[in-house]
Amino acid sequence: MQYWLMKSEPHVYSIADLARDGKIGWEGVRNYQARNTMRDLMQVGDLVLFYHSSTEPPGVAGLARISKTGLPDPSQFDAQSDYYDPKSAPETPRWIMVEIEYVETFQQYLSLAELKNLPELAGMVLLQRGSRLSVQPVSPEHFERICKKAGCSAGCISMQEKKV
DNA sequence: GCCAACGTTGGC
DNA sequence: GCCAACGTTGGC
Repeated sequence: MQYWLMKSEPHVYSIADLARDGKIGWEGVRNYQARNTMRDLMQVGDLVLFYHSSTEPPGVAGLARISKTGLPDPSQFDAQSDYYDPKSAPETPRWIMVEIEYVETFQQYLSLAELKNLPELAGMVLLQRGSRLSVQPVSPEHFERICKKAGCSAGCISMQEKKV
């Protein structure tokens, strides 16, 4: 069981959209490091901090869970899509995605500025200088700290269950 | 809209 | 395989 953070621009797809849809295939990642994380490291049941980027203020908005792994990103084969990749062949898809499902919207939206002010979060990938990865790991300690601060119920409960 | 920090591309 | 040019991300 591992923890992750995934960025989304809320004007494109927000935690409210995920709450409405229930689950969504994480299309459109075109960065190899982020792809490798999704393809090789994420497992069904892992928890994901849902982060709103390019908004005011940016911050962690809620919690999701990995519900499927190893799915070819359909947008790579769609010539109409912004994410179309003509070099990717259907037999050997280059872009592999995961599906995430909605868990909860945090009672307390945690802005990036607030995260920076928590000394326990020093070293988080998100807070590192120049960090742009849209899919990134979160340590259990950092996850727990953020969960508590955000008034999260589901994620922390599931973590307690894992410990027992 | 600016721009720093990366990542990718392609000539050589 | 180097590296300059270009493109993108994302906070500010």
